[in-house]
Order: sequence, then C-alpha cells, then structure tokens
Amino acid sequence: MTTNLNTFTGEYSYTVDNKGRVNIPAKFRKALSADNEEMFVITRGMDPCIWVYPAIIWKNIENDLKKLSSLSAINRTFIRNTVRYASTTTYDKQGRIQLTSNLIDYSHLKKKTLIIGMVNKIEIWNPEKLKNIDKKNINIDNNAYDELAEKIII
Amino acid sequence: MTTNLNTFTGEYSYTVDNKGRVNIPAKFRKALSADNEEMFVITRGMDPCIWVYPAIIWKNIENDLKKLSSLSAINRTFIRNTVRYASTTTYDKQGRIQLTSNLIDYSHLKKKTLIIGMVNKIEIWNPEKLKNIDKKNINIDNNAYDELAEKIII
DNA sequence: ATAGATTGTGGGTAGTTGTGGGTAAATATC
DNA sequence: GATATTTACCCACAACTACCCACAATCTAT
Repeated sequence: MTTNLNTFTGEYSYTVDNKGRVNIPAKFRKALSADNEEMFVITRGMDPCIWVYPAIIWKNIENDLKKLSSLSAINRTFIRNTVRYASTTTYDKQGRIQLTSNLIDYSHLKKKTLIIGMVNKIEIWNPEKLKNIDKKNINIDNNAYDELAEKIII
Repeated sequence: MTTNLNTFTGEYSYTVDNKGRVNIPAKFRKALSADNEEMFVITRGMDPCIWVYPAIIWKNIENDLKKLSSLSAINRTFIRNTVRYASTTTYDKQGRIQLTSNLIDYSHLKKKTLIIGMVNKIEIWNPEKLKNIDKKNINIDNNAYDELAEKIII
C-alpha cells in the first residue's frame, strides 16, 4: 500500500508503559520515508500535547528557523521555544519511542493516550485533555473556521 | 461502459460482516481510476454516516491541509477535525474494505447498510438512520434549496 | 436456456502488532 | 572507585489483522 509518505491521519489509542514508552502506530511507521532512518523528533505542541515529527520534516523546520533574524525579540523567543524541548528518538524493535519526563509532564500523560495523525506531524494526547479542548473549540471563532472550510472542500 | 472516473452514483444494499467488512459495489470499483491503486480513504461524514473517498481525491485534501501553519489555533483544530478519523484502506480480493470500529460506532452500523454514490465520494449508511434523516429533511428550508437551483441546472 | 464468469458473504490461518517485563551497558552518586 | 540508578536493547506472548480460500447467488453471452 503506497500512501503519501511522511503523512499521517487517523486516531489510535495506546498506553504509556511505566518506562515512559509509547507505540507509534504501525501505519505511521510504514508511512515514514526511508531517509528518516526510523527517527522522529519529539517536542512540545502548541496545545498541551506532544508533537512528533519525522526527522527530515523537522530538518526543514530548523532550516526555516535559521532564516529568521535574531535582531527581533519575537524571533528569538519563537526560536527558543520551538527548539528548546525538541529531542530526537528512534523507535525500538516493538515500534515504541521513549518519551522524556519533561514532555510527559507538559502533556499530562497518564496511562491512556490518543495518538492523532495531523498530516505532517503526529500528536500524542491525554484523552481527557483533548476532550476538554474539543469542548472549548465548539465556541471557536466560527467565521475563521468557515473561511477555511470554503477553501478546503472535503 | 464509460462513466466519469472517480464519480459515483446510485444506491446499493450490502451487509457488514462480523469482522467489520463491507463490499464496495462492483460499479464503484470499476469507476476508480488506476492511479488510486484500489485505495480508498474512509472517515466520518458530516451526517452520521461514513464517507469514502478515492485515495487521490483525498490526497488533494491532505495537500491543502499541509499549507496551513500550525501556529494558528484555528488551523490546528481544523486539521485535527478533518483528518482525525480518516484512514486509508485497499479493498481485498472480494472487493471489501475493512471499517474501523470507531466509524462503525459513529455511523451506528449494524448488519444492513446502504451505500450511496455522492458524485465525488461514497456514503455508507445504516438504512434506519438515513430514513430518519430523510424525514427531517422534508421540512428543509426551501429558500436554501432555491438558492442552489440557481447554481445547478438539473 | 445453458454454461461460464462475476459478485457477495462467510470463515480459517499465518503473520503482524501491542504490551509487558528482563538483562546488560551506561550514566550518575557518594 | 564502588555502588546505585537510569537507559538501551532483547525476548515473550496474547490479541489482532491481512490475506487466502470456499461457495452460493447473480449476471452475461451465446
């Protein structure tokens, strides 16, 4: 089956074991292009979740960051916050990555997790947290949302 | 027979077996263009049914989503809601696709299903559910219908 | 009308996947 | 420098999935 490489969709439930490991869904592993060498970069998401990037996609982000001038305070803050919590990991023979305690704390992960494909990256959520965010988003700015929906016809 | 490729019309009755598989009508399979490689993407519909896209049609949606920056909260929500329940499947030698339990629950599928061609995608319904929705829609806003009539000459 | 091909539905099996734990190397602590 | 703690790598096994075959019903062509 040849889906888009380095592209992830769908929602999966997994558990974090007591060593802080989570499974990367088999489908996601298969979607990784060979030049990633089974590597991901994990970091803080903008929402209270963990973002997981294929290594080569992350490389592109780093290159974009290099282009930002450090003269601007906003740029400096942005760069710092973006790369500060990022670390590279490969998955083990069972397809799991090791999370850092920092990221586990940040995303409030307990045992159960939801892993969500977000097209060019992967999100790891505490299911309860995501449910709360979903509720909040019901009252989201509808105009902006509708505008998107008109551009992208599903 | 030469119909439009990746275009689906008509209504068919099939059964979901106890492994969660449904047949894709032979006519629909024949309408799939070769570059789909016999792949579909299944996801939640806006109504309580399952939407089935030819893979290459879905690919366009993914590519559009990739252009959205995750710095914006609305973009993140939109991406998440759009791809969260989407998964890629190929049909087996008997022409069936495997549904996920998540989608079966969402669409309240039991044994009997109605599969409906919706031009650029396919809908899988619980026949009872669809009957209820049809009843509700009898009293649909006629103004909205008239508005459509100006756009589409049938 | 009949034979052959196609289509829809069911089930079996081998391989894959997810989860737990074990052991040795590496790092940290005193 | 010796010991404790963490990390990386390995194995085991139950549950699940993909793939295969069987067969009845339906359709197609001559």
